[in-house]
Amino acid sequence: MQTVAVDQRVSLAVSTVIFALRPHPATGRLTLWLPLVRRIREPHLGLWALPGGPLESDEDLVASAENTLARTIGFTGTYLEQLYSFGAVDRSPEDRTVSVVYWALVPAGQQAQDGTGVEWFVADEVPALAFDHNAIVEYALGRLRAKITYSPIAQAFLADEFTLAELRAVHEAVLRKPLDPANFRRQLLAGGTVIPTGTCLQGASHRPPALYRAAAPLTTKEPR
Amino acid sequence: MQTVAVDQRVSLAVSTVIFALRPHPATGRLTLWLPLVRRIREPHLGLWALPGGPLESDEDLVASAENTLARTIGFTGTYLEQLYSFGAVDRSPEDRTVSVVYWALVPAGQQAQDGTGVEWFVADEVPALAFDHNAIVEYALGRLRAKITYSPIAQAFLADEFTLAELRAVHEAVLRKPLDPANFRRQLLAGGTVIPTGTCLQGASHRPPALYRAAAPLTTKEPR
DNA sequence: GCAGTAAAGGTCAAACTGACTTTTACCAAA
DNA sequence: TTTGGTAAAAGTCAGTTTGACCTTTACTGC
Repeated sequence: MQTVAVDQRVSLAVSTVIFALRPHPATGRLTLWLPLVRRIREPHLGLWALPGGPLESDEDLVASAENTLARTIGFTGTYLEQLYSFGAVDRSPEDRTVSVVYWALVPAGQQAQDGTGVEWFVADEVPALAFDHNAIVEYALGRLRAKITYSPIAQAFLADEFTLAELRAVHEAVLRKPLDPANFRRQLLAGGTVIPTGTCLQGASHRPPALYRAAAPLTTKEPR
Repeated sequence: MQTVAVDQRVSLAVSTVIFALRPHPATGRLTLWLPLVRRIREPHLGLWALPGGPLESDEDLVASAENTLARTIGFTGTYLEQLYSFGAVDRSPEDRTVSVVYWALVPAGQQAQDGTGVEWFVADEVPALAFDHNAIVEYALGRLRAKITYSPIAQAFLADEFTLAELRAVHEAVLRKPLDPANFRRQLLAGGTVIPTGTCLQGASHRPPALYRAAAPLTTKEPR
């Protein structure tokens, strides 16, 4: 004998971990930040949570993530990639929700127009979040730190044209350790992921650095 | 003015790409195979599709994949990892379904007890499948081939104890190219992912190969 | 006891890595 | 107009890793 809950359907949400680089408030060093939104309903009313929302039936998964991006920071077009789907039965205390989570990288040039209830936090110092969102942030951080070592995603944090020093600063900020400028240059140029524009950046009180741009657009290389 | 479909909810399914190694029917060489199930209802009635089913509301995502595993090959406990979630609006002609897809590796020792409607195909020669399942199989194959080069998952295709030649045969089958036995051995032992059992496999008409086992259980290292 | 075979264990040049030094091109202060 | 500071750019070098080999070892089957 067994009682079955009626209409106990699984609902589907799409959340997005949005990374940007800004100076750390204490040290001043470039650090990863991410925007969180204050929950305005139960469960976990008042807690901070990842931005996102239910998946609309006429909306692709990426489209949903992009809508979240627009609501949270005011624009889209950033690097966006699916992270993982979280679906433990007990991850939400009331309903059953599976969350497909994306992660996005915001270029330094873009000025975020924060949506209502949005606040930015240092990615490694987020407070206790709603649901399993702390674990999700951890997982996203791990993926970003792993992927930056073997893929050119660091470029997604920069504007169209950039110097090698800027790109190296991105790596250093994400990996939280200094990198040898000469070796970084050598390996990066050998990789062929950047091409020199031919121009140099003038104005600094030292030898002017050459400008580069991405050799190929940063596609997610994932299906659909 | 706009008409809105009523009760157009998104349903959630979990499918699994199950890989096993068997000899190729033509060449006899070890090759990747996967089981498919014949669809017994619309849409795509009669077409082959990945095994899976709707997510039950009291069931974790992995549990759902494991149930599929049990229904399809008769056992669980294999290596199992989430692949990707597919959610394009048009991927199913009628309803709106998001599929969370897992992939599993079946060890050579285990004899599959095929479920009803199940048939095995050479992974690189699957017929036209239902929905976007051909793209999913492609993606899973790419992931497997990429991951075997930097992680010890090849061991998941073998029994508890194995020789280096067996492990190399797995790599060669997955990557579809021969590997130098001496270099393979050197690099594998340097990686420290296997430990010698101390025993040797007797009976072959040549120098008896040493037996190894996994240095650590193959955990998925993913959240939840 | 000899032939065949694959395991196990080498060698070696080429490529790559991490740590470090030198040269270059600019600005700014003297 | 020189001089000093700075970071870019370019080079050095020992140590490690890689891919392509070759040699020795330990079995079985004839």
